[in-house]
Amino acid sequence: MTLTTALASGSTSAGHDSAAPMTNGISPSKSRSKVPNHLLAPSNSDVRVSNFHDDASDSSEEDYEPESTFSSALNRRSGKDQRISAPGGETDTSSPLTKSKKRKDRESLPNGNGNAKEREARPVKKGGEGSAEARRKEAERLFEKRQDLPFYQGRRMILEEIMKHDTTILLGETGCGKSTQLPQLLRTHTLSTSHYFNNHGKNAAAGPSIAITQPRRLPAIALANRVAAEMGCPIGGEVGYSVRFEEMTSRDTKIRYCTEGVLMRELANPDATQKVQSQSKDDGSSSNASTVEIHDGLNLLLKYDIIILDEAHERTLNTDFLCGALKKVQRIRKELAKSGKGKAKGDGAGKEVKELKLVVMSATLDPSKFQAFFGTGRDALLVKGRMYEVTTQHVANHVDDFIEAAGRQVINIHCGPGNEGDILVFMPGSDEIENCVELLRRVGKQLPDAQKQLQVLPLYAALPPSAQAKIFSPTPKNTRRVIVATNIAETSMTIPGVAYVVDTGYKKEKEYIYRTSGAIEQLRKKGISKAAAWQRTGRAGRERAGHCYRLFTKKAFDAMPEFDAPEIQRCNLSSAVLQLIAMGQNPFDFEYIDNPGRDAIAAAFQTLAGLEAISSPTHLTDLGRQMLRFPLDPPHARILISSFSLDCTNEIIDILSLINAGGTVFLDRPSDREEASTAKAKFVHRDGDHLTALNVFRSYIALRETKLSSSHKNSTGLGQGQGVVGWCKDNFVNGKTLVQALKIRDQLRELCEKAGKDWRVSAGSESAGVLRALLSGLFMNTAVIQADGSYRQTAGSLTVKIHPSSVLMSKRVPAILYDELTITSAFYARNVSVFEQHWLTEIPMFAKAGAAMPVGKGNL
DNA sequence: GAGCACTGC
Repeated sequence: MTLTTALASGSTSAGHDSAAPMTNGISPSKSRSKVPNHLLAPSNSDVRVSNFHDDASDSSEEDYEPESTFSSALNRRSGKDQRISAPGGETDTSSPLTKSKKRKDRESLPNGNGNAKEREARPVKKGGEGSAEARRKEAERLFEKRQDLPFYQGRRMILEEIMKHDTTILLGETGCGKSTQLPQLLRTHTLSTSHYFNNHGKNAAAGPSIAITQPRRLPAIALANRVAAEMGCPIGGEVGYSVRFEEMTSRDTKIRYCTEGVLMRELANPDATQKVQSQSKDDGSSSNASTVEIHDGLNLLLKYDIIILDEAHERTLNTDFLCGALKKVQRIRKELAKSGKGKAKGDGAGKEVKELKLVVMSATLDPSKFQAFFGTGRDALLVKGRMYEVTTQHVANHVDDFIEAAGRQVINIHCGPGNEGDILVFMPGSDEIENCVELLRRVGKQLPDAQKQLQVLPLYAALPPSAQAKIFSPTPKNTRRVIVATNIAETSMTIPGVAYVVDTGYKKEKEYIYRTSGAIEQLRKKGISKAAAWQRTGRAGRERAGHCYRLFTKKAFDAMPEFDAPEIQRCNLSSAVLQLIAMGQNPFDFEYIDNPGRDAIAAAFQTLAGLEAISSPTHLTDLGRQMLRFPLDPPHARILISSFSLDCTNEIIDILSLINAGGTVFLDRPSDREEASTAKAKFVHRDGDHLTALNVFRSYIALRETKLSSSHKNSTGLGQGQGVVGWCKDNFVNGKTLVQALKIRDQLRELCEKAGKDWRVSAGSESAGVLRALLSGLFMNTAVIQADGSYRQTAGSLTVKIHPSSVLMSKRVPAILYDELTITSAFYARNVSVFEQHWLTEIPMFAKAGAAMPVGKGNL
């Protein structure tokens, strides 16, 4: 079977200023292109690849570097090995990764944001006088660059393929232009409009309406901005985006970039449906709200003609659920369109149900999974990316101390003759990073004066933004930068200037151990997959030819799994399963690309049933329906809903916002732990960590408000925010967490208002209601004290300890509830609060279980 | 008395 069809090759033609090489003497004409042969064309498979040329393009074969065509790359064994000395020995291997590459256009980087897609963005503000003309000029300028993209060369072929088929799989590396160009192509090309002209009848000019999903917010926003600029329209007009906390669309929006989560919500959330209905109403094309058709609970997403799933290779939880759900939507719409029952119910304008086109876009990895799932029965389309050659090298012998080995390799590179460019080191976690940074800084100080200096920077998500921003500041003169990073540098952040990658081959990953008594979490250091190793390797070839030093042997590499397990197979499914049921789907019958397994689904059912969100595997309760309105995990949603009747919504929203802000409230560095605990003391609430965190949040908000209002009054603007930042620092409080919590709080308050609930209702200083509400969602995460002072699970039989970071540590309280149970040197409950044991009798699950309850057996 | 990868609604 043919797996891929090559469409366009990365042009390496000269004459494009911005593609000029860096100062390392490598000219574009020298950049070679190969593909990861082992991924695309296993040597024992009967892969046949045809090479198409776009007849609409002016380019002839001669415009390409000989090796930049896909077929020649495939046929070529990667033979040009390059010998490099390794820290541990003398091995060398050439890389099958190297791909064709011409350096990306260098756009200015206003905010120092590192995302590749962000970098391309140039927002065009909506409105503003004379802006239309400015936008047109900018669009013209950008058009020159668009023509130079590999995608542009193959556009006709791509369009024909997509128009001919229901579902198309399109492969392309970063920089090929697929994410920005495909939606525009589908909207503006004559083939496209004629296709939709036939279907639309009178409203042909409207063209197709397109949704394109991204796993992350920033790229969704950046791509929308970029495409708006390219089309010369204001953002939020014809091109817009929808991500959490930010809606930038209007009734005119035809190209809508969104996060996967937003589209999932749209498929499942009754509120999202409401929104669609009211939008349809607004545009005047329909006389009532029933243009949205819900088919057995499944929203058919009739407002979209084409849905593009971008970065599908990442296989996030939502990618997988969207693939399954959209395949079903597509089939239903096809049936409705064919049977002539295609009229959306009660639609006065007589709008027909049109078929849904799907495009699944992915990096150039094995597309067979998607092909098999969607039954495309034909080639995936391939657009060549742009990447400089990267050579790889493995160590000869297993490395024990990878931190030391990484440090040594960095110094070797740094002191090697003629080595230019920055170094990116991949480490599993922050601890290893800090150790490695410390080591390198120490060694860096001992470098001879004649040697270039080393600037060593850590990079991981928990770092404050100011520390992260350093990565994007200009490197000081006569200095080489070394960035020691987690997986954040693998996909989420693109670091400029990297020519060398040092890969330890490790990452950290959260694992869930499921028990009938709830999950135990473990963050474990694990080996990476081959795909991840290539992804890391590729980080060196974005601006120039590069090298990747792998601190694991070739043998170890060969033994790595090809890909990471998809997220659906390694995380809690309760939220996704609830959404699936809301879509009218039975999670056991649902079509999965990779099945998560009965146990994982059953565990989700158990959680949902315990929370009274479902009454059967297919039936949502009113409570479940209510829970779906909030962007919270089911247990948290349950807590919020309980707060309505317990009169403590104000407090609970704040607490849930903090829990969901994705960081710790208190900074916890081993270096200043003592000072920190002194500072923390003034916020401590005797009932536990939740209310302690609430105290911090309230103090922070109060201070913030006084700062804001005072700076407003004297209008100097001086010192605004400074006090807040200083306050966080003085109190060892994580400002990032609090800022994020504020956003979530606003959203939850708004959603409460929409649901007719008053978020202002406060329990005052009375904590019982708050604790009861917490218990209503966290009842599985509870433990009672035993005679020896240890705690024993109520739902299970484990002995758990209160984590030393808790304010309840070393306090002997009768019963505790907690957010999570982690296993390290012991079973540690984290984020802990007290509750009264007899409250458990009010929890339906325990009330039913009756005898299983330890209530009344309290020891104290 | 400890050890936190990364996203998203």
